[in-house]
Amino acid sequence: MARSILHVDLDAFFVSAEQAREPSLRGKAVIVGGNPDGRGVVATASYEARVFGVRSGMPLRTAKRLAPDATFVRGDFDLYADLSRHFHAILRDYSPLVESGGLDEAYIDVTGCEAIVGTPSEAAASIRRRVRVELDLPVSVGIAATKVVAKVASDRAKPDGVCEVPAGTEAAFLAPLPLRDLPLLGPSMEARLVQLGVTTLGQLAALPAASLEATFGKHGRFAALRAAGIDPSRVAGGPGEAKSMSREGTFASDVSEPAHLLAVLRGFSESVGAQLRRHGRRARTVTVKVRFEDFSTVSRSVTLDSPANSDDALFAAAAALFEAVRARDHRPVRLIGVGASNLVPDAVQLSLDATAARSQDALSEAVDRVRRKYGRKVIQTGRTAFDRVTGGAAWRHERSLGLSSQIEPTAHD
DNA sequence: TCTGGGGTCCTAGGACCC
DNA sequence: TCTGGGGTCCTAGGACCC
Repeated sequence: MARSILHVDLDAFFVSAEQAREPSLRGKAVIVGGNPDGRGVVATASYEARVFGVRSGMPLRTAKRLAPDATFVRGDFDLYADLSRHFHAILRDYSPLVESGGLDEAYIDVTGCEAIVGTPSEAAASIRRRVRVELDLPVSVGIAATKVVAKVASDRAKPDGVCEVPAGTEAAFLAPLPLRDLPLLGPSMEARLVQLGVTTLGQLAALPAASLEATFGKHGRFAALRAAGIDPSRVAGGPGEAKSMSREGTFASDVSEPAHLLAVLRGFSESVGAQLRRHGRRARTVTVKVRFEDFSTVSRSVTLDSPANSDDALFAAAAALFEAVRARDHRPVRLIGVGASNLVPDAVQLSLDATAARSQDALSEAVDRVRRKYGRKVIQTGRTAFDRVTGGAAWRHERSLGLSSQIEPTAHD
């Protein structure tokens, strides 16, 4: 029997949240992002701003040129997180099978829930009513037998509408649509398909699976199936454990001073460490990411035998990796970041001494590993930098520079 | 007008082991 | 001497999502 899946998606979420708080913004060109004269991008644009060509992900400076009279809002992520929690709580009243797709969207499997929530389209209407009344937010819903079709349908329903695709009509519904309407089909695959003369989902679905797999790997085969509306993936229940945690930041202007860069790395290491400890996790792998002035980006990572979540161990690894990058490339840095992956559960809390010893082990091992990979000399500078940044008062100055005035975090809905 | 931040998943080559 | 074959882990990068 066909399943009944709803994809529920808040319209222009960040903008709608700002309009709910400040009704005078309704009906206007509103752009949520960071500083319009800085290096940020558009997080969300109102439909009125989209008329000028403004899109999510576009540099804010471009958006300002296209829509100089738009209202630019920096964004209030605590507000968005609160609204998102309430939104998800409403959805869980309709089925236990709610899979979040971020702050502003989720799949709900309402198969077999009819006695309680009515038909899928009645459930959609009820959800839309509640979100409107309780949160003052517009929301669109796609209804279909598979996740991929429900998601495409919710896009077609926008703004503030419902689109139901009856079981059996999926392929016909998708066939005329452009390639990019299919989730997971991005600019890269689109460009290669266009070269083959394929521009619609119907054409993609008609390609032989074997040749697609030869050209695109297993991605290709799945894309063709999805283009026909075939998607065996289920709506997953819970949120699931995070697989990685990271912090990164783009400088307002490029930075060359090693002390400054290391101070920022230190701050990010502490932030990632705090997040790991809060979740009761340790990281086996630490990664440093560096973006240069020309936007070229490199990453370096180490995997440890003794997983780490102390600020010092994470920073020791990060500093050593960073020095390994910098030993070969001294160009000014645009972005720097620290990541933790390969996460494992934190062990039971031992005595303070044992914990300290273990953290010291992770620290030494991180440095040893990188030394073996990249050479002794590199790590000695890493050590020196580590001592300098950890020890003195100088780093605090650098750190405040890096984190509060130079780097401006933003987010995307 | 240059191009954010936080994630997930996949690939391909090399190391290493049996 | 010219060379196996499979399995697993690690690393770096890339595509894609919101």
